[in-house]
Amino acid sequence: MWCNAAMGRARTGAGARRSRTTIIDVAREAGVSPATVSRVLTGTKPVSADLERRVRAAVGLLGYRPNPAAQGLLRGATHAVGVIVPDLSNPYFAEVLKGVTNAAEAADFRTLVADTGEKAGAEHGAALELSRWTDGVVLCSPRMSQWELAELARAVPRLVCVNRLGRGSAVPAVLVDFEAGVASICRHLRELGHRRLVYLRGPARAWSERARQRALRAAAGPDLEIVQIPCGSSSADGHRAADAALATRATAAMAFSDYVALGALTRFEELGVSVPGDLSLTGFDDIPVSRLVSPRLTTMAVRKQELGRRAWELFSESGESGALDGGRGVVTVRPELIARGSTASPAGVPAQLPRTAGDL
Amino acid sequence: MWCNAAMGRARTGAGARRSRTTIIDVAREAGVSPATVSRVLTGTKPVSADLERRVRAAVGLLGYRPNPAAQGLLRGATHAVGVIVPDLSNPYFAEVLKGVTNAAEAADFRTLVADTGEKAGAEHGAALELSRWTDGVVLCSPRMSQWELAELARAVPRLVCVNRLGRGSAVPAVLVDFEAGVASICRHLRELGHRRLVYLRGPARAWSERARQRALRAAAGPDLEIVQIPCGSSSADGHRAADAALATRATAAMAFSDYVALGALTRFEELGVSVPGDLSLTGFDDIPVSRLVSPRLTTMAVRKQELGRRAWELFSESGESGALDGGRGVVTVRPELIARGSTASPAGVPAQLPRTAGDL
DNA sequence: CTGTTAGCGCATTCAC
DNA sequence: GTGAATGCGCTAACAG
Repeated sequence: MWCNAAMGRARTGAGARRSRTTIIDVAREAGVSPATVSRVLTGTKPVSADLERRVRAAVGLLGYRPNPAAQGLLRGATHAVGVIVPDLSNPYFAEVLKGVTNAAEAADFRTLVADTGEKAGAEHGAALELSRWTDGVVLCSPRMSQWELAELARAVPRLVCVNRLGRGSAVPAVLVDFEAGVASICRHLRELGHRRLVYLRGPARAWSERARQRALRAAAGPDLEIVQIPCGSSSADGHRAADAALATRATAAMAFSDYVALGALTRFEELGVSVPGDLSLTGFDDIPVSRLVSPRLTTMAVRKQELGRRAWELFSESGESGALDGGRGVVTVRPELIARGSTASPAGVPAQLPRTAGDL
Repeated sequence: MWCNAAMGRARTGAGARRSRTTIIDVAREAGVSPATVSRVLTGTKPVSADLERRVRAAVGLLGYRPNPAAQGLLRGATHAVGVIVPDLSNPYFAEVLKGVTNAAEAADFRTLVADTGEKAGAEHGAALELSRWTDGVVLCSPRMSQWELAELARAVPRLVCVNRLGRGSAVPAVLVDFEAGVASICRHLRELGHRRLVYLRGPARAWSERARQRALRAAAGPDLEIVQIPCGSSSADGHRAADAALATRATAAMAFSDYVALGALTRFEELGVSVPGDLSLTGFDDIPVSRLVSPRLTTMAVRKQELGRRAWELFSESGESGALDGGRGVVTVRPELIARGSTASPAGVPAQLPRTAGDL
């Protein structure tokens, strides 16, 4: 009887390594070579039924599962994908992450997450760090500069963006069609009879804010006046901006996001302003709580898990041999208008307005 | 001039490995041995100032960062921690995760996440899988059986629970003091003058639900009658249970969680039941939106990031050499009552009731 | 079909 | 102080 396999590996002092069972232990137990164990587990080469049974028995007995670090080292790929999010507590990003995770899991990939805490300055470093552990990185709504993004694309083997378009689409991206979404909201409000709209702006640096601006320029016209006030992306921002929104004497307010709308809604309630009686209000994203407030929020539903799933698909494709700088894809996901209780016709306008022909 | 380092490593066919720069490339660039590069980077042994400069220059030039998989293989530790959550879209778990991540990051540990999609059956497998990649796992509100948990504790080198107590506290755990929390709510409602309370039960299998039951038994008495109705843990569950809660003719409803309370609140609004006029309502957890609904929800604030941070601390301690089965810790975090607008004295009771001496 | 050999990238012994 | 050699756990290329 020989010494226990773990003995030879024992280390003294701190950090004493826990002796996990290795492929060699299994091979010894089954009375075969390590290579045979590997073949059974990976299924790369045929193995006789007898040996296969013995190996599987030994694996079950010892509870062996291969060390992915060693596998990765050998294969030069980790079978893991990194995801960078600005804030995990935001259900929007949590859902996107979920979409990536589920899709990746189906392809037997692990997911690593980094939360940058809304700090744009932390994104570049986090992505670089995560890329050491993974085969590539998915960036959610990155706020970094185009320059940093371009540099990152060079340093990270596989890079995909969500809600951000790299210059010259050098980086595969999955985008929400914000322009169509904003246009939908504008049309909805105009059909209700609104003629003066106040927009609560998001962060100026955000790519999605710039997309909204394009849509607003297109939607503004003689029958829809659009005024803008600076705001932000949090509910606290919305709460703060609510008074200014009221001061514009618009009959409808369009918030950058559901969060902003929720914050504004709270302020309106404090002020005794009735929504939608005195003022209609819209959000964007359709986060779960938008259905739980009163009135329920009219918003654009974004299929967030689909964003994640699409990001995974782009990531996955970008690994294919042929795709070397070839098919840099950009995928667009259209949001959908969910008209709920926070929008109605302004005072003095009949509830149902005849649709204008050639409407948007 | 010798051939490029990458040439020798080129693979043909699919999965062609991307040639990341290795320590050997750096060593060659700096004109030193790989060992010297390693010494500079890890700082384990002194290196002459001149060589150190050359190494750092080469590292910067090549953008070299060591491969963690290789490091982990050698050290027998990955410097990564796994976190299993039932549902990432739930801000509660997202916050806990954030707490772990932030604390781990400070110790130079990566975080890997698995979302089990609320499926109790998936937890065990997910934890096992994650433990291959990490030095251990943090389990958030696991629903698995005690038996599975005990088995997991044997299979995973370092295991920590959040909101779950292993049998005989075989597993280090950080817990919310639900009993104190429920007691606080009961006292609050009793002081307001409520004498009949309906509790919307959480999932029967949940450890935290059993803790609440203990507290309810202690709080019930001649001056506080407590009736219970089955409900669940989601806002949809709360919405569904609202009618039954009303039917009990209680003057106050205590929900398992904020989510449940929010769902019930929505239903009450639909029914024209005034909160807190007709019925007081309380939640638990203090998720962000509880401040955004109307009326704002009275609830118990749980410091979720602290839960995560404490979990990390336990995880960290459990790695220390001396702690082998020694200091299995259990940490308790007390929630705090946040009295907001959803609770008031019942109809017919003066708003301010004299405090009963010896109150709870 | 199966076992033996080599090496993925790195840190850590040993020699010098 | 520094460089050469060793091996972490695993699989792909060889030999048998």
